[in-house]
Amino acid sequence: MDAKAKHGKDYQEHIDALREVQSVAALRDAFATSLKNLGVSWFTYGGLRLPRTGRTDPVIITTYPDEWSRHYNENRYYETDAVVRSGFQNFLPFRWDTLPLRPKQKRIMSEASEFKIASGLSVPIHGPSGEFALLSVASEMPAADFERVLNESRHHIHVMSLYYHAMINDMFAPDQTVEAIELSPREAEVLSWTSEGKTAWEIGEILGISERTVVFHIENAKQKLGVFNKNQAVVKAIMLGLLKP
Amino acid sequence: MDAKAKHGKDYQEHIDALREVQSVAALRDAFATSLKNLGVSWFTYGGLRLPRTGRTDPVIITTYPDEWSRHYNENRYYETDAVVRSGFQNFLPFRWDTLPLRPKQKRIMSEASEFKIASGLSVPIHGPSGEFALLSVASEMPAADFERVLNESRHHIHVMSLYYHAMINDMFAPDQTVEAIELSPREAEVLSWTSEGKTAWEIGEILGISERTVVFHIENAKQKLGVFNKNQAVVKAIMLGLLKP
DNA sequence: CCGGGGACTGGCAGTTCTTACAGGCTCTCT
DNA sequence: AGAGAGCCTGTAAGAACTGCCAGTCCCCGG
Repeated sequence: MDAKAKHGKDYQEHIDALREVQSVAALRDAFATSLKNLGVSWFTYGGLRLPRTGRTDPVIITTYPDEWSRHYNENRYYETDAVVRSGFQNFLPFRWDTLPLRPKQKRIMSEASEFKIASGLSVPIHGPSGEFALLSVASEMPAADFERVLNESRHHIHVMSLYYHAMINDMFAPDQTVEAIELSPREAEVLSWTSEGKTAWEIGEILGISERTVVFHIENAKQKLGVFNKNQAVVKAIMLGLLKP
Repeated sequence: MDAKAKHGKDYQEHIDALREVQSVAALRDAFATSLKNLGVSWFTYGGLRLPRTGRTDPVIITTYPDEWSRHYNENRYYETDAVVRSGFQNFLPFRWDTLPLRPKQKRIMSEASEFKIASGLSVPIHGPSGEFALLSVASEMPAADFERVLNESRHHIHVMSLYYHAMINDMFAPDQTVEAIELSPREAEVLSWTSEGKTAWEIGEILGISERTVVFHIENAKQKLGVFNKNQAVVKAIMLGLLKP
């Protein structure tokens, strides 16, 4: 009873605590402490695609043993790691022991366990504009024990991870002077068809306007989006969530 | 004390209950019931872009008064509604009363309140491949009271919404026989540059290969992706998360 | 050792884009 | 009523893309 009540209370408070932290390092510590209370030893946050921050390289924050992190990076395991690949495609958090592994991936997992990293849960984080991050928590517990921890705390970890990501993303996206780009309905429509591979002439037929007018709208969209050709315009519009197919 | 414990228990159980439901209608009722327990009157789920299901039209599930739903759809309010637009760009759940409103949007809100829809929280749901849905919960309470409800249940509603979406998405995506498309490193590289608006010639310069070879890789990628031109190839590759810029 | 696949290169006809120029029509908000 | 925004249309030349032909080199697994 008491434990449940404490748990319920922690739930809100831990997240509220996260939201008040000011620095990346403090955020890391606060998160690690919360996880320790739940019985989880380590976590790793990988912000792999954070368009709002304008970075192309990933943001990695980890509490794993240094030696393992180094080994992992030196061997570019992130290119192969089943956890990362699953994160890209999944929506809900997943336990590592539920993943199907190819030989190379199995090897990575067993190397990890030499560093006592035995069980884990990863939270895929997808945001607008193709934003993507992955927050993994890991423990030295055997799978069965870890599962018991998760039954108690899975959703807690899930929500905390989402807020953690939001905080990191805000911290790395300095001046939010991103004045909202708005496409006119026609522009959005034309770009949307373009994204499906239609030519200007075809779109003209579809919308009952001349090819020339289609080109005109695309030009305007390119202007607004600040790009130099159709491809880029379509990609950027999608990234900004401006198209509705 | 007792309330807290009950709340903590509900938290897990409500979600587990959701996950066992078999039909869309039952899911709707289960979710509505959970929300009623929290003091929330209505909810609306809009699956606006569900690529896994192969649908282009949105999936809308609502418990709003029929009359309001009809009015909303007939007037295409979803094109203007501040809630929908914010959902596209936001990552975390947001209260409606925190949104900046333009005149038209203000009008929609006040029309809604004539149907007693006074306060609301919307949970943006972004998934892999540009998947997007929005789950809004609403109440007839004034803003201050509703905020109190949220302080207690915000995260609960958040997580439930994510699982709700996952369930809906699974139900509408029949047989997951989507054989994984894999691009060769070179193909991914070339498409990635293309998505940034580079021409084939420019990419050739960047990679130190001939323009012709760039075109060759793009052709192969188009084959693998089953599309007819560059635009479509880039868009599809992004949607499938095959590019890493 | 041979087949298959990936990376690479060339040419050429036809299609589509890009980017100039120039103009008109209809809304809404002030 | 006028300003601004959105929408619509035309011509034209050069750049870029598409689709189909052809071929070499290298590595990996059977």
